[in-house]
Amino acid sequence: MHNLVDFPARIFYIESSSLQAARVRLTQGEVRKDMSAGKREKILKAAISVFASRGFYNAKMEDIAREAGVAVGTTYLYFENKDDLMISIFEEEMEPLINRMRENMATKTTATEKIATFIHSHLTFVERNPDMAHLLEVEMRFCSQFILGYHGGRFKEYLDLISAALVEGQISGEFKTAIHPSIFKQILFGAVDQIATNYTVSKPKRTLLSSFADEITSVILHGIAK
Amino acid sequence: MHNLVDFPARIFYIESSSLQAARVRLTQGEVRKDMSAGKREKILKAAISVFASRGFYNAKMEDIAREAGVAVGTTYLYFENKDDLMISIFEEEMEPLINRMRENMATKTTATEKIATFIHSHLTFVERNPDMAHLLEVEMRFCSQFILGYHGGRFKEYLDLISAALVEGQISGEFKTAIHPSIFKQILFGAVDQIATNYTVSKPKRTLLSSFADEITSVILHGIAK
DNA sequence: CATTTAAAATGAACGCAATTCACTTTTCTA
DNA sequence: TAGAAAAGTGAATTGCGTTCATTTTAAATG
Repeated sequence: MHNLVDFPARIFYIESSSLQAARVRLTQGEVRKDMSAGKREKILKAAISVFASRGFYNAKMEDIAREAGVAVGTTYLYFENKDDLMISIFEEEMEPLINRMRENMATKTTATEKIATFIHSHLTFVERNPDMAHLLEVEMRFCSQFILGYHGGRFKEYLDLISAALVEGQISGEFKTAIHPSIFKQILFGAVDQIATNYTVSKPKRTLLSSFADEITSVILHGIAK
Repeated sequence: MHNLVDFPARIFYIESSSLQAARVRLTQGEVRKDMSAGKREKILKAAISVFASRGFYNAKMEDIAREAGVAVGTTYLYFENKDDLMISIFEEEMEPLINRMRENMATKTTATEKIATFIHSHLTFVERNPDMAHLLEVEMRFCSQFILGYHGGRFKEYLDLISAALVEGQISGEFKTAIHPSIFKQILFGAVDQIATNYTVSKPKRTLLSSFADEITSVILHGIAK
């Protein structure tokens, strides 16, 4: 436990700077931009598919390269290594998710509605993007020192949508003021994520995931006590 | 997403039967029992320590063997492979945790107190067993198809302590009857686990984890709405 | 258009670490 | 105490991530 830091921390710092490097290399060539971007995208999409179906641990770089229609070595021109590929998926696929969530929440006027929207939108996303959901929820946990640690930019951004809504509701008088935003955002995200993960992992998907949204919202808003 | 099953499912079924095999091999020799059990235990403890400090992915079987004071090959006499070692840790270390939790909850009379106890005890365990907590929360997620899927015996047992308390409270009239136990157990566990994981991963542990227990309990029982 | 130069792409070769197995040591049995 | 069986060993095997010398493709130059 002493050096939790050692495993991903070191690796991932190098990796995230390498992500920059890859992008720089990309934008340097003026005309190649399109072609390179296309190839990078192809590899990234291939990786999402292969990681989701075989799992990060069992996925071979060769599989990803074949799926993307390139040579193994080519993947290393766009991504530092297997870890960086995973991190890049997270960083780049998370952005549209956050943006859409922010927009969805912005359409609502009350904080209560915003909280309800977060829950419903998250579950709907998981329902519609099973591959990405599986990666974000399951495969990615192993590098959670990076994602969950205080450095994880995108993830924190996502959680902060929750705490912002809470604070808004506390100011407007909708919510109790005693609740600490940084605790609450974890309670809510944890609850929703657990249900989503369980759904993602379970094989016979009998009910629609988003149908649980109201029940979660109710517990969060009003509790279970009579 | 099509074949989530492929990755761990296949492997882990073999593995869990191999766990049996190892145990059989163990109990066959009458007098060797102690010695073998001791060695198995040594390897298991070494693995917990090494996995926790370096991470499953970066931990070498050689490190574990050295830490346990045996040859690399010996580890393969007691465990099928690296994965099985991890699974065995989960299966075997989870049992005392579940038992202690069950006992703690049994000392309380009202369902409300039982829920509060679950939250507090879980956080206290994480606080006191950082190595195991780190494994259960972070390193182990990567094999969550096994743990979270409907086959995961021990984990389900743990969650069922929550749903049992909920049902008890619904019968006694403490809790609303509209809440579905199998949803609620996930909401509560997810919330507590998210906070615990975040704590485990964060480096400067400024406050005591168990100090969050009351706030979580309050949100779960009474919600955030005024 | 031919030629030079640079960028991209390739896949065989390298190295590390999980796993195996032929062999040694220890323990049990008679 | 001899012989058999069980445990234990670590060098050899194997698989896979990563590298790099080479080839292919594209851009620049005259």
